[in-house]
Amino acid sequence: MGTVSNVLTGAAVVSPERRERVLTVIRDSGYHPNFVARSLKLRQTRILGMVLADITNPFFAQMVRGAEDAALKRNYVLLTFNTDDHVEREKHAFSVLRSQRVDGILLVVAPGPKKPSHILDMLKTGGPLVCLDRVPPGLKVDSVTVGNFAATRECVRHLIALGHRRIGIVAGNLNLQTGRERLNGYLAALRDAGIKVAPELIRKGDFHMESGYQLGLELLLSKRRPTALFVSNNLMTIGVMRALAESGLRCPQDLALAIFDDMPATQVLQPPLTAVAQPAYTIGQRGADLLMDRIESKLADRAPVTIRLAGELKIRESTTGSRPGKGDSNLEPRVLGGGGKIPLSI
Amino acid sequence: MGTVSNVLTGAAVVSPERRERVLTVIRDSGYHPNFVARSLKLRQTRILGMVLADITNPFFAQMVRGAEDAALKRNYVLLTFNTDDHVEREKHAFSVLRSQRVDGILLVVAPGPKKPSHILDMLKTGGPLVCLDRVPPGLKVDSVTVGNFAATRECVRHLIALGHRRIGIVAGNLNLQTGRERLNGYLAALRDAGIKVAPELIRKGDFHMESGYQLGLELLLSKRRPTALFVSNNLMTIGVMRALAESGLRCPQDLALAIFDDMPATQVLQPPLTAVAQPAYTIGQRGADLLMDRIESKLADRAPVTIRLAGELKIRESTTGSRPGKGDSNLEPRVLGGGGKIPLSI
DNA sequence: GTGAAAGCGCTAACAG
DNA sequence: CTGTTAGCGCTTTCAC
Repeated sequence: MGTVSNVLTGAAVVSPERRERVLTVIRDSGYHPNFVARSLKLRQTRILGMVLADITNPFFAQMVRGAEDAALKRNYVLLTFNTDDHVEREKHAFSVLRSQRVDGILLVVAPGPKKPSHILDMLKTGGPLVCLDRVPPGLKVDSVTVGNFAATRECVRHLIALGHRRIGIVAGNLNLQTGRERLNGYLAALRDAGIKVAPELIRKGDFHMESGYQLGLELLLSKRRPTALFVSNNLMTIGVMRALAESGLRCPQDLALAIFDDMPATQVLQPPLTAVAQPAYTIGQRGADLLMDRIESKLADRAPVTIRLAGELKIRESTTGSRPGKGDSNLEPRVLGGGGKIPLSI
Repeated sequence: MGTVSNVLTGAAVVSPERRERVLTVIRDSGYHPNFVARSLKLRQTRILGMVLADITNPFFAQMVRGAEDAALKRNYVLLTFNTDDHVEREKHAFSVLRSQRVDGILLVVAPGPKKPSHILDMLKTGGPLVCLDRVPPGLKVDSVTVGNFAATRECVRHLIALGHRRIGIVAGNLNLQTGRERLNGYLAALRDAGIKVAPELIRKGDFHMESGYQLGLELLLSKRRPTALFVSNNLMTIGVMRALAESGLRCPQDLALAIFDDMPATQVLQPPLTAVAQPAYTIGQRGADLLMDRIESKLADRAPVTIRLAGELKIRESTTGSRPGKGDSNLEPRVLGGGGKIPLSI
């Protein structure tokens, strides 16, 4: 009935008494408007697809939360898909999502071929798409990412400022933009300080726990081990911590540790870890808002919007707790935040 | 066109050449079948709603992952909703989900009124619903939960076996089944051992970080502080760890610590924490499968199915690293798993 | 203001 | 085996 629709959507004016009658009937008949029918008619589902690596990673979980909160505010809901960074699963997700006629997709792209057909298709047909955290190489897309390069460089500079010269890195998956940018930030910091890059201090991991453990162990047990170590993400950090415990080395006395990706737990580790905190929630939030703006074509045909958010360096005792052999002891590090009250207890 | 439908669904037989022709046209026209239309016709969306407290909590993230993997296998997708344990948001989620005509709902119920209308409605109208982790009090519903009582009792018994008599507990939200069951498990273990319950050692938290911190601090700084502490979930544990660091007390020398909810990080803490591990992934998986069975009415009208999964006690150094004053030193704890190789390094 | 009617893309039933 | 058609529940246009 047209009148009912008008009452619900407020599209046209309905007389008060009629309106009231409709409303009461709806209430006590337990009626729920059928969005499926509405979607079919309107060609608009108010569903946002979200395709990401793994919701089990706290970083992505935060992102999802940010996106969901933003979506809910504007009466959208979120349909999520985990790919574990497999392109095949990403393709499948896209296929399902497009069939479900989601209004747009938030994508944390998996590493894969240069020209991923499912993404190109989406773009070509004008399907709203916003990339989060990473951007597929060579594509012009709306995106919300973090300044990995700058944040890592700042973090490694902090280590250098403390007097470290032999600084190791457990790098992430270099097929991923984030992995590359963080490695480059590390290299830039060394270069700026005139420190020669030691290839044996650069270990290439895959952003997962096990590689952190293996590579961490290798580095820690090597003959000329580093005095400081940068780990490229949260999961690998857990692995490195395990390696550290097994090695019997102490942090920060034997090894300073700085990591990318702050987590609730890193503050309660002994010692608390110096970390680059990412605005994960904000990435999701801004990404979803950007996507919904596109969907509602508030952005008209504006060229791709790229938002870069800054990481924040949280300096804690894992780096400041001691100095390497001949370090300048009068060189006080800038303290940018966090961890002030917790005493060094190891 | 009917033929196209038949090709896609395989409902009727189509001649090979016609079939081929349809298939190629579909391929190179970038056609995606419209699930919205199909859903309207079939009154079936192949979407599962999932309403939970907070995906940012690793425990729930694992659950979601389990549910999604199970759903995908049977060609369903997951629409998630975070409630932060607010009934109002849960109600809203239900309303949206029912309007979206999801085929069923997986619910981690929020604490609330005895007779939650949205849930009763759902049940009354025969909407498939499976409760995960917790069951709304007094309702007969399909559910997948964990044996909180037994697991906690076993865990506290372990503390008692080590010689502890003054055992504190940071309890969770007692409006939640999980919070109550864990507290009861604690009480049962004490009672079985003939230990008098000391009210000042029982602190009631809310499952969040801050309450863990506050209550932990209170317990640790109290005059006659416990020699062992049981913390009722992962988030509060982080708070307790912070309190522990601030208090200057050492674990396990000054205080043995055992917690509910194992996390990747708890194994790399120094010392590694004794913890009850929950089969979070399995809860999601079994729950989703149960729900889909209901939807496809494979269960016909079988009475509510209640699945209880067991928690697993992982004994680590936070409890075994030392004994309380007059403990039996010949009383070796059963080691049920984990942590064997990591040396005590504090 | 209000009620009737067309049509969104699909499936299922049916006639050819 | 194939093509046509009704109808899922909604929104929107149009005549009243």
